[in-house]
Order: sequence, then structure tokens, then C-alpha cells
Amino acid sequence: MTWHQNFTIPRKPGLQFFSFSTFLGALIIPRAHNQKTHPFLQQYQTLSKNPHTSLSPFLSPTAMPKASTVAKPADSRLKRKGAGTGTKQSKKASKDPNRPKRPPSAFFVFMSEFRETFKKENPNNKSVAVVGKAGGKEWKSLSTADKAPYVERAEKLKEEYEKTLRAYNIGLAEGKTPSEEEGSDKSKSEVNDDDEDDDEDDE
DNA sequence: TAGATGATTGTTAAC
DNA sequence: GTTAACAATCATCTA
Repeated sequence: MTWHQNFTIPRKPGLQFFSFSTFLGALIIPRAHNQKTHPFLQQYQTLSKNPHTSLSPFLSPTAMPKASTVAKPADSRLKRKGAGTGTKQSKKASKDPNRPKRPPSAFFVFMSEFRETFKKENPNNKSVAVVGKAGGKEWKSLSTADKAPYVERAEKLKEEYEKTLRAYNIGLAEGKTPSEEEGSDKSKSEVNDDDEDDDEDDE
């Protein structure tokens, strides 16, 4: 599988999909027809001005995102966050804001620390994408033993989440939210909460 | 001004 | 079993 086999342009309403060869052709055909810009390129130029679309495949084959990322074009994120229709979307749309947030995975626990470190080493960086990439790379370089503390913390958070979720479900059954019952506020970062808990434990 | 975007991995939940 | 959604982060941009 080469990168261009996975080549698609993020779908936008009213925008067609184009193959890689179409893209190359678009570069050549206008010259052959003495045109300034092929219609496809016009669409590409429009698209490229829209920051809500990912054009990294155009710009850097080496920076080709993994298949799962490519398979989720920009508008899928729009759908995901939006209040549209459909199974998963309706799930999101009907989601109770009081429902406990999912606990961070070991990777996310690691990332919370890594962001701090990265920020100190790269104070000028403002891109979450750069931090994400660097964090992912760093995470993969860690051994199982290195990951163990993060896994342990993630498991601890997961247990807390399951407790909270149980309380939430009980509250739902009784017609009230856990936050009303316990006054719990899980809107804060669970990772940070854990850090605070650890601090409290240490004291 | 609210909300989407980017980029990552692991987990959850819906099918 | 498969796969989309989502968990955190925040400067930047659009509608």
C-alpha cells in the first residue's frame, strides 16, 4: 500500500472525490488547453483556503496520516460534534452533559505529562498537532515497563469512572443526576484530578 | 462568539 | 467482530 493509494480529498458538501491521477491531470490539462486553472484545481484552491479540511496528503506524502485519520474526513468530525441525525450522532446529540466523562487511557495520562514537558522545551509551539505527534512518537518509544505507571494510573481512573458511572446510572433510574446526588464535578480534567489526588495521598 | 480544526493512542459503546 | 466516537490540549479560523 503506497500513500497515494489511500489518496482522497476530504469530502466537503458539493465537492467530488478525485483520484491521484486526476490531481496530476489537473496540473497538466490546463496547460494543454491554455487555461489558467483547471476546475479541479479551482476547487482545490478553494478547499486549501478552508482550514477545516486536511490537505496534508497534497503537501507532504511523508506526512501522510494513517488510514484511520484519512478515512475520517473533516466533515465527519463536523458530524461527530454536531447535532445531526444518525445512530452515532443521535447518541452524541442525546448525550447527557452530566454523564461522567470517559477516563483517559494510559496514553492520555502520559500525554498530560508530556505536554508540560514539551511546553517547557518548546515554549513557542502553539500547535496541538505537533505535541500530539511528538507525544505519539515518544509513547511508542517507551517500553512496557516505562508505560506501566501510566497504565496503572489509567486503571485507577477507570475504576473511579466506573464507580461514578454506576452512581450516574442509579441516579438516572431514580430520576436525578449523580452531580445532584454527590455534588461531584467531573468536568475538570480527570488526569489532573488524579494528580491532585496523588498529592493529597502523599500528604 | 460558539464551535470546528489539527494530531496522537487507547478505550468504549453501538452496531 | 468491526468501527466510529471520544477522551485532553489550545491557537486559530469561520460562520
